[in-house]
Amino acid sequence: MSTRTSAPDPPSGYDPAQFPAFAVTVDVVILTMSAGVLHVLLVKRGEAPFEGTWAIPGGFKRPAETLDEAAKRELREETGVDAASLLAQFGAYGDPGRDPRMNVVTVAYLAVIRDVGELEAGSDAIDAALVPASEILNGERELAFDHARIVRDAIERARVELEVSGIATAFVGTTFTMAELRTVYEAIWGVQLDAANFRRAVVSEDGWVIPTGRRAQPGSSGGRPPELFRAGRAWDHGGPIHRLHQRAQERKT
Amino acid sequence: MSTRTSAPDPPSGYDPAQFPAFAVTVDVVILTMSAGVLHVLLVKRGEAPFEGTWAIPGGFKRPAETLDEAAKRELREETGVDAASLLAQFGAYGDPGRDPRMNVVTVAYLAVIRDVGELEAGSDAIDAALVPASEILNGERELAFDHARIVRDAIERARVELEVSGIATAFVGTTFTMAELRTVYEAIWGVQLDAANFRRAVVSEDGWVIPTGRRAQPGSSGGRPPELFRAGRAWDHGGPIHRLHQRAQERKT
DNA sequence: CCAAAAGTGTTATGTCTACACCCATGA
DNA sequence: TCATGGGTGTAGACATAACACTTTTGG
Repeated sequence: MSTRTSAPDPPSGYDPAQFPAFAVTVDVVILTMSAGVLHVLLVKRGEAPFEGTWAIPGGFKRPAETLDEAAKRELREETGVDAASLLAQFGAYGDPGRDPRMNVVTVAYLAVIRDVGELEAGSDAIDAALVPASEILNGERELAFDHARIVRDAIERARVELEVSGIATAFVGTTFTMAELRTVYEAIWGVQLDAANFRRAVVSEDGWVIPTGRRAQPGSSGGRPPELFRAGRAWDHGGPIHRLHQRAQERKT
Repeated sequence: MSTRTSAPDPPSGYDPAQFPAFAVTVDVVILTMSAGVLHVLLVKRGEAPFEGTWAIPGGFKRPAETLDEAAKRELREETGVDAASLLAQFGAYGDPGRDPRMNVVTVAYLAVIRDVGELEAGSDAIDAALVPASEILNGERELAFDHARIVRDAIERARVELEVSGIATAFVGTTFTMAELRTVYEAIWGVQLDAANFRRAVVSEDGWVIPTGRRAQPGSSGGRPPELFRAGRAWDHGGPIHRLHQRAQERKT
């Protein structure tokens, strides 16, 4: 068959009959830490198909906006958060039949936020909630469309980003303790890390976390008050902590 | 505004007026090694817009095929290769105006092939050629649409894949020498690697390359005949060679 | 004073780098 | 036998993991 380039054939004008029309949507997997456990924000669909089923938030791309802008808009509409700590495209999904009614290609984004404000269901969603990521990973909770696969891919992406970029600080507040930051790695990788070695690895990597000089209150059970840090410049080529080998991975909690 | 999920609102049937229509295309960045240099396969456009400009091959997604199938089909139509050594989606591009005539969202794939057969221009391309990746990276060669950005992203992805997966063997033949494999890393990362340490790292990683027992002919200038290997199982979690640190990176050739 | 959590020191082990040296071939 | 490229050995630098020990708090 013929060689084609990414634009359609007609040399002038726009002829809709020349190519199949698709709806393009942007879906956002919103991750956050809550009580030391990774959670995903889901909405309950208020309309067919999959009425009453949980799904990840999303919506149509508008012709005048970029994909990134569409993702930012969806996130804002859903959570009120204006700028996520992280918002990264990680995949496109276009299997025939993924939407029973028409041809839909969706571009999926991973968003990480520090804290979800009020969860308010919008007009076509009847509920919104944070659910533990594990419920989706082990199939306990069914999702609409191919959203279970999309969430799995998003979490796998987060695992890689944790190793390769500064994503970890996106999960914690503007100031944080070493224990809080360590919890992010432990929850997402499902491993236990040595607190002493973790601290050294993070602090020694220059400019990655910045000590504030202040200290947090110890818990009610006592203990030395921990130092508070704030995020430094996010590095691009390799984070301070790398996925740990055999032994650490085996002794999962 | 309202919370939306990835499907359109109407509870029944399909109403094109309810959402903006997009053309969805699949573009493939085809990489191959030639004379120790990374090359990209380009086609010269035979029609407006960008007539006479070089572009990466691509075409419309069909409603009945998946995105992966569309990419496979485009690759086959372009190169005659039925199964690339590697074919991975790496991004979606949908900036308004990226195609001057209409709304096009393209899903981009990275393909790696061992050897390009006959380069034959198809019906709407007037020429096809392998060009060094460097010409695109440094802006020497202009590409149609936003294809320069797409190629840059593809190469960055290849750099990461090299570190994280078995992609390196995709560039070489079914049997290969250590020098050939090392050249892949050196060309894509732009570094020089110590042959002794490279060999050890690759061979010691169990099952990643398999010695065939045979040896290749030495070059015309003599030298000990090198062992021939074939690719083992591709690993998923971390390749044998990691991006080298300061010193190695600095002394680029 | 004791328990608990944070933070520091120390040591054994493993990995990576650089480079010296040996091997097998063509001319 | 010399030049050329392939393959092996090895010592020092560096990174990592494990865990003992000290610090600072609440009760």
